[in-house]
Amino acid sequence: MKSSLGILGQPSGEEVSCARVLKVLADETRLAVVEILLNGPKTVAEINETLGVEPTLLSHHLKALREAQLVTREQRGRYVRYALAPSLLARRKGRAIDLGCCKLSFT
Amino acid sequence: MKSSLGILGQPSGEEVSCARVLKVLADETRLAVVEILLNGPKTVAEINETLGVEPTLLSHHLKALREAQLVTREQRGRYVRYALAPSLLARRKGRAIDLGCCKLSFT
DNA sequence: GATTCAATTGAGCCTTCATTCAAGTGAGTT
DNA sequence: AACTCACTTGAATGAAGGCTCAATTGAATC
Repeated sequence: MKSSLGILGQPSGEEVSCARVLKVLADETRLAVVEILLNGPKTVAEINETLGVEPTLLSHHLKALREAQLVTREQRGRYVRYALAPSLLARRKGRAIDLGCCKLSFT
Repeated sequence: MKSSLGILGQPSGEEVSCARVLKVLADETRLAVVEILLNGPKTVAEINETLGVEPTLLSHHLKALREAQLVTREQRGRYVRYALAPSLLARRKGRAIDLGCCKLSFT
């Protein structure tokens, strides 16, 4: 059997550092995306109703979150729907997300 | 009277974002320093017994933590002693540090 | 199949950041 | 006062990151 994957989708043998996850979350826009997705899956346009940034820029940030295994992407017809990653949802506690090393709370 | 200072030493009028604090903590070395200081105040050399990095580099990281108001510096004879900032210690819970938006736990 | 809408990609630019090196400070020692 | 120890600072370099623009994909609609 393959080794289980950590929160960043890397072999759990390697240390998945807290710092690496924090780096991805240490950005206003990306943190806001995570907060928005706490309310459930959203399309990119829906996410951007709150953020109001360049769609291109948002896409780049979503890619970073995706690569960090923090969100999932699902094509829904002509729209694309993003959601918090299952591993995050499993550890979710109300409006807080438990990353193991770090528990984020949103107000 | 001067306005009170937030966790990053900035006027509390301005929003002190979670992302800005996370940016400072999103670094292996700086995160390790915070973890080490959970065991109490230490001199730079003592901190570096664990880390083993270029003293100059450590000093730069300590400066970043200082400027983020996460640690305090105190001259002790020819040594310099660092400690977690009072605001952090006040919100400390065991081996976890509550930053408001984010609660860091160390194992 | 051409068009439109939704989102993504890649290149380029500029800024920020981590690291190193050389030089400087501050405090105790001789 | 000169010397050493502990640490800091500033400048320089290279790497990483955020942002924008132009071009592209993917899916529905005409």
